[in-house]
Amino acid sequence: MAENLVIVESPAKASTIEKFLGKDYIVKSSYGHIRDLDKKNLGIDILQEYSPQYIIPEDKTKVVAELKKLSKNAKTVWLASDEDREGEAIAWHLFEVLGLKQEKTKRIVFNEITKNAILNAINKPRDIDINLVNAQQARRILDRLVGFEISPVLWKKVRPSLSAGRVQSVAVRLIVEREREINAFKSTTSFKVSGHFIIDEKKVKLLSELENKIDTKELTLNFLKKCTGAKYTVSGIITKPSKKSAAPPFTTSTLQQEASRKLSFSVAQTMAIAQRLYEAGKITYMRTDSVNLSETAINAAKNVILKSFGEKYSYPRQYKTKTKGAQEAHEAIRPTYLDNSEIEGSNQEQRLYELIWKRTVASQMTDAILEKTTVAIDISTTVEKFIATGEVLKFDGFLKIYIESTDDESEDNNERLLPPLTIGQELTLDYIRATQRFTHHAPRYTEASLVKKLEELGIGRPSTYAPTISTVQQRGYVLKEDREGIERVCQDFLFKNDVISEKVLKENTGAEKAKLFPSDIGLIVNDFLISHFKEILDYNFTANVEKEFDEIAMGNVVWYKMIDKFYKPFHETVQETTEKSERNVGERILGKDPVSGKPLLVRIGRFGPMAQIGESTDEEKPRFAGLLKGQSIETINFEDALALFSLPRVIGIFENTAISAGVGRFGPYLKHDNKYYSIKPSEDNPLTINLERAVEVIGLKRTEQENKVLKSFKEDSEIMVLNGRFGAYIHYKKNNFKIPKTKNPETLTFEDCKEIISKTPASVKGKKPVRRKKNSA
DNA sequence: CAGTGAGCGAGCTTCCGCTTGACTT
Repeated sequence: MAENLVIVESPAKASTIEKFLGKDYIVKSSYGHIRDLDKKNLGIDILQEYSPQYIIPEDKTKVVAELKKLSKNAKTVWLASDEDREGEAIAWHLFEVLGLKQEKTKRIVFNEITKNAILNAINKPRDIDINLVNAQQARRILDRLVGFEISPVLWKKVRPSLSAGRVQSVAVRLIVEREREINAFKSTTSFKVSGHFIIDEKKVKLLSELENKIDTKELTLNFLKKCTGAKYTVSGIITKPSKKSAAPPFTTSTLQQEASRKLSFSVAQTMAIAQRLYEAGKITYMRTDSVNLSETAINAAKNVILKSFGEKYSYPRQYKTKTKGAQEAHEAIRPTYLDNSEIEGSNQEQRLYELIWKRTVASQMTDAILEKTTVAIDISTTVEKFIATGEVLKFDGFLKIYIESTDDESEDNNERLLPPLTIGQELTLDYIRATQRFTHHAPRYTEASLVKKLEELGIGRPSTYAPTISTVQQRGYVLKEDREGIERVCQDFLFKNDVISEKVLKENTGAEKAKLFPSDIGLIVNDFLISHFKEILDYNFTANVEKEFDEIAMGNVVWYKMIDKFYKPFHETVQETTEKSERNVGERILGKDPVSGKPLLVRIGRFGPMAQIGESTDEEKPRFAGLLKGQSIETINFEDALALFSLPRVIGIFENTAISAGVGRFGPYLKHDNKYYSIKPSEDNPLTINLERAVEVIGLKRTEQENKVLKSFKEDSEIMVLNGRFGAYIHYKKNNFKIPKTKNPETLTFEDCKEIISKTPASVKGKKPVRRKKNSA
């Protein structure tokens, strides 16, 4: 039996470390926290100085039992959880739960997994820092109080099963406020004027732009008229050196952003793939806020760069984190072995690995040296000037392997090469073009840009970014959606051979892909929380309490006194809100129904957002109509709301039977001959769809249905082989059966099917999936 | 699968941060 038991947080880490240490050491993992507040109730004794009631969750009992057994037999137990607030608490919980003795317990920390770092740590053990543990307990208890006291208020005042919390509610607020900013945004237009010149007998072209955009069509035309018969002369050339530096190595947040922009991965996808790479020993830990690289990694990167690119490209350095509240218990995310620029694995794993490899190596490479040239072109007939800009890459440096992407979709970049020019040179005008431009509203958040914003505000941790994003979507506060753009016309003028011609161009604007939108319930909950719990929804709330947690960690403040100071007024607000505030359904009265004269209003109903004619208190029952996808209680206008009541409407006659369009529980549909045909909100609108298109939709659905049946049998018409979303399967008496991978669905015989049906266990056959009613509305 | 939105009451929902596997369809 080994004399030493080392406990770390992650099993992959445990097996790596076990290799570094000799036979006298056994290394095990706690799999994160081993104890937590009871889930079933508050788990805090408010009257006993907020004393927490910890329990060991069911899925942790096995680990705890094993660690207990091993620790009994060990001479020394080394608590090697992470070097941050949570890690310190994990060490303390282990100490308490395993019933360890002070004399035989040692607390060690290291923030890189190298043999040296670990041996050094073992030579410098310390005791558990109880102040730091208390800071964690305060954090845990504050979060529980906020979450478990506010959520029930929402159940009463808005809808059951909703939730609120220090992190998620602020995430929703960001999205709500951005959406309102966008709704209030008024686009202004101007004209971008570009001058196109020919140099060197038509061979080389030069593109330039007028110094300033012109505000109106009139002024633009004036300018173009002024250019009649003008001469164009190069009046100035300025060349300036500039440089670009490599970005620091990846943290969780920057990896999520780059994987989103470069590989179109969702935040959850990135983390799942990174987890696999980590478990396979290909990369370092993927939940980190540190940009730090180990000495070994820096040297390895240096060697790779020297070997592949030469000395001019090597610039070893350590980056400093600028992130608010970073705890830096781990290294940056990097390849474990920098020699491997590629790995085996799934396509996604390879692409993510390659991204990490390039970013890490680039971070140790020299700056790129650029030369920016600005050329001024005078117009003889007016004071305005054309400006041509060009950029020449003098030395590529880190750009050889990595270019960081950005969020803003700027229209054009100036990275053009300019032809050789001299001052005084006269240029031949090819044409001038003036195009109408529109200002853009702030972009909607993507999952990754929301994580970036949360990190900037110091809200949430690397381990919670992905879960938070999924929670706000699961609660129905936020929808990740694509939106079709709308067409808009823009004017375009061409000035060539002193003649102005006009064109009207069409462009698509406002199209969105995988962007975050607030739902109606998100808007209502957000407004409710801001009006009653302003302090907690404040963007600085986390930063403020973090300062107090730091005071606790330094031993300057007693943790439960800090909690008490927060809780007393908070709890009073909770009670007051419960007693006094109205039920909130986000009701808006839009006007009067022209037919009945009764009020037309929109609100949240039992099944989501809806429009209503007449009050619920009226003798006559009100009329109801659900809102369509993409419509919102907050922005829908009177006409659109009224139009909803024209459904279901008859579109026309097809095959001697009427086709009608409507909206039901599962969205918009067509009904024909008692059969329903779903229509996609992104393609058709039940209010405007015409007969021709409706017949087309029905036809498509019919052929799809025909293709669905792969096989049917004469022996028993109830057994069929069908083609489904997950491939072929057998359908029999309302039950579905999986076809074993060893069988080819095309060649299945009637006997084969019967055998598969009879061999499928009854428990699986009869069981219907338990549908959790969570995402309705 | 499809146009609901009543009302009663029991029982349940919920937080943030550490960690990995189970789970079918």
